[in-house]
Amino acid sequence: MDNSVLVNENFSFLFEKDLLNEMATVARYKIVKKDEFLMDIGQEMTFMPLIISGAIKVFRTDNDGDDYILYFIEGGDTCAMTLNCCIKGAKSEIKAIAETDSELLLIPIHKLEDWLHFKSWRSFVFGSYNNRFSEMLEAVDSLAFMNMNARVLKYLKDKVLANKSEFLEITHNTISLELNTSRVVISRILKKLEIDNQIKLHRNQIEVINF
DNA sequence: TCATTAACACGGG
DNA sequence: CCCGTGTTAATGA
Repeated sequence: MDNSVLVNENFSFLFEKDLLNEMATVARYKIVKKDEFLMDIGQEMTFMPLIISGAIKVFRTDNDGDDYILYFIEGGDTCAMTLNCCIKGAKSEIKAIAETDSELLLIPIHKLEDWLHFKSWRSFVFGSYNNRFSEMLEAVDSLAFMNMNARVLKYLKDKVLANKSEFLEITHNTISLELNTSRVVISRILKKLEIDNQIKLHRNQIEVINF
């Protein structure tokens, strides 16, 4: 599909015309499949991703190499760490994996600064930074203050939002890896949630009820 | 008390 | 048979 059509169809409600035109000339359209790596720790950022459709999950890796999920990024948004890295010219401190098949618009990283004279771009960048900051705080709260029970429930609800579906194709083991705990714990908590009528368990699938 | 690890049984594909 | 799931027992933080 033509770039300018793509940009206009998806972002005309966000950005002014001049910016949309510039975007069309430099953006690259990319499709990623579920579970595809977008970014790994230490990798240099060369672009910022604008998400047209789908969702991306973002992980932090600790010193032992264990991953913790931070948040999901959904359509019409971008990743805060890209904004950070652009300014510092640094390398990625996070890991990003496609949660679902997704369509992205890749913007060369230096454009982030070049476009700051556009009012709509400033709003978008700062707004997105704000969103990511809130979600980061939630992630900190989740790790520091919530018990595993609440963390699992938050994880499931965030995942429902990211996937736009109450039917989550996932195994207990995968959840335990993303939350960095053991499968025994996840199985027990999920069973309890099922008894409390919050979810229904199936093989390779969890249905979230009353969302 | 609650998480982890290992171990085992059950069942569906 | 292999894998996901449910559960228990032992151990530790």
